[in-house]
Amino acid sequence: MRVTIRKIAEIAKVSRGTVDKVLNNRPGVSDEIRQKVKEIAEALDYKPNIIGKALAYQKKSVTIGVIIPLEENPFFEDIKKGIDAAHEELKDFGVKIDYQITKSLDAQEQYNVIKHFQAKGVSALAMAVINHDLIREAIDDMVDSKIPVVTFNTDIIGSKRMCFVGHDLVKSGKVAGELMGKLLNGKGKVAIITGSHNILAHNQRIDGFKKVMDEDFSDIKIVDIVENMDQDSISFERTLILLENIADLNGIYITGAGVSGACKALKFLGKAHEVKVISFDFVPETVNLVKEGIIDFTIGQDPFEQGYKPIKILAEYLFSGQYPEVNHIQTKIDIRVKENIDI
Amino acid sequence: MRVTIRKIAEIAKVSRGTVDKVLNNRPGVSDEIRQKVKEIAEALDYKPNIIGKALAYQKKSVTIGVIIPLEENPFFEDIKKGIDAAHEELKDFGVKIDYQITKSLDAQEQYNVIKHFQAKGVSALAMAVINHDLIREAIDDMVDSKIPVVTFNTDIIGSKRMCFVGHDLVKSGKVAGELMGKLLNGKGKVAIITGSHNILAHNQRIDGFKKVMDEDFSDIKIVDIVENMDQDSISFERTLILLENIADLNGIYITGAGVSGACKALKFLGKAHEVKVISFDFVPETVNLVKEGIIDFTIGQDPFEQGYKPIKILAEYLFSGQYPEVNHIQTKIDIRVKENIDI
DNA sequence: CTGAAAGCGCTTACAG
DNA sequence: CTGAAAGCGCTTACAG
Repeated sequence: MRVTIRKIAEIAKVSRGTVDKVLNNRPGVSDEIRQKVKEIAEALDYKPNIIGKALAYQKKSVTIGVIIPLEENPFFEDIKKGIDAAHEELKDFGVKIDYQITKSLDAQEQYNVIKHFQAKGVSALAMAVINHDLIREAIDDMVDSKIPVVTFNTDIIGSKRMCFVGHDLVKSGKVAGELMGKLLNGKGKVAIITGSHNILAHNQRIDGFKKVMDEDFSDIKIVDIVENMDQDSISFERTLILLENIADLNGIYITGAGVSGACKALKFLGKAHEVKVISFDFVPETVNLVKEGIIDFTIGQDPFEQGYKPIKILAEYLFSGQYPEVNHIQTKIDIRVKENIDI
Repeated sequence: MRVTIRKIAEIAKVSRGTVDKVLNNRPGVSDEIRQKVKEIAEALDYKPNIIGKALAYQKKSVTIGVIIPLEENPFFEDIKKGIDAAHEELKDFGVKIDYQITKSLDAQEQYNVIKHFQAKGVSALAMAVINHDLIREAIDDMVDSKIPVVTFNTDIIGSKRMCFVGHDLVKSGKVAGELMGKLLNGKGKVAIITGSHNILAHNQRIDGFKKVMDEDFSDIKIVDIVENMDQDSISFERTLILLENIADLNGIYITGAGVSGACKALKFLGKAHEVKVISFDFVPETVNLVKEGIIDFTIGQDPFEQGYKPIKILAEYLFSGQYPEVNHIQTKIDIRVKENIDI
């Protein structure tokens, strides 16, 4: 049998309540007894039984606030599945989830939601964060008042958040670069279609890609970088122009959204299959284009895990005070082709 | 608050013990009361609280037997990590793991281990199974005596096992085929190096590969299929001969072990990088060869999950009688290249 | 500062 | 067949 609080109490000749106070650093115990109990627990290698804790905690209940932007974004559906799965596992531990979906990517709106949660008194917060000073301050304020915050999908630099769950974006750009190199057998002309030069994630994906091209595929030239503002209509137009200007283009690397717009341009000019395409994520249009063989590779970031893990980490902390081992938990760089897109 | 056994007892005007008997189909309750309690539970949508159950179960303890072949196989290290992770999560529920490592791939030995577990009285069994009649009978016998069995990594057909956790091997062969097609840009000569024509897994990986070649890459010819008996020395020799016979070979597809032997032959003849290579799994030699750029793609089968999931499924069943939703849980077909081999 | 008691939801001998 | 009581490991008012 494992060591229990009862056994420690017997040995120390105090009550179980007293042992509990010591082990959880609660006040109201003399230093002498505190010391003694600690030593015994140490010597016996006491580990609290989480089931016992959980049952006692049922009287309370713990709410984790979740902030997700833009309801319509299908990418966040998978994140939500991960959150719901974690919630299901933790339900019997009295964990509740309070979703707040922001309508914009506006820092002020996200700030207001954080403050709303703070006023309401959630026990912890998980959020796809906007990298803005206002938000950084709000997060630090939460953390200072003992409410842990975990970010997922997008991170905020220099804040007191507990950890971040998401891609190493530079690395995923490198993977894209390597795949492009293999597709072109090391030579040819490639264009990059990016969402916006103002979006950190897109720039990091470009940086990684370029790095691999420089180091490993010096015969592949990056001939153009086009912004599509993550919009299919703009993406279509500009890809069209791109393809007309550079008739012998061999590959297109798309860092963000607007994937189907770009592919439409390829189809329109009869260059689908001929020009290789690499994209990110698994939105339905992208999945279909992979199935059609127009997109060669799409690189996923394990959105399920990005939802699942933050909730588990926060629950672990709330129940046993344990911090995650690293402060950036990297989700898989998940390469998909036609034959494994559905698994 | 959720509905508890206590609330049902109050409403039905019986004791909590009686409610417990009814809800768990234990004997010793009159039909009349049984009926009444069931109706109330139904009406209130009662769901047992797993924490309460778990705490009560602490008095007992549940042992899950695990059978893994061949200790030295590094592939099983990752499976073991998955098992250990699941065990860690379930420890406080009183779950214990009893490992038995078989020294051979002999059906008789595995049979003896199953019988050993049966005599010892484990509560459930997870195993990487040998597809043999003797084993099938032993498994069915276990299941008939209410001991659930989950298979992982390799399956046994037509048995009463609860479910299988592992790759769809034909599908993973298809993925390999698609990748080879992309590497060769749809044309060239490819050879297959397989472990043995007697191993079902290898044959299925060949079938999937061939199917994709036939359907999508008719300009790629499969020029030879070589057996290496999963051994590096044989693999080296026969790959050498292969490369000498077919001077303009463009790609090698390796279905099983002996990967480093084959690559050694490529290096020896100065054909590394020139001839494309696709392999399976992440044994250390393979990982290094991917990093060197000699293997272009290696396809993983998520060994961690193959260990983790069976234990979770069995625990779920033991604690709440729930069966998994499907009887083949497919693990990821996990494509790796140099840049994401370490994640 | 310290301890005795009640309670979280469920199970299990045991007495009637 | 049925119920009262004790117990799983931990926490929390409350009394002293």
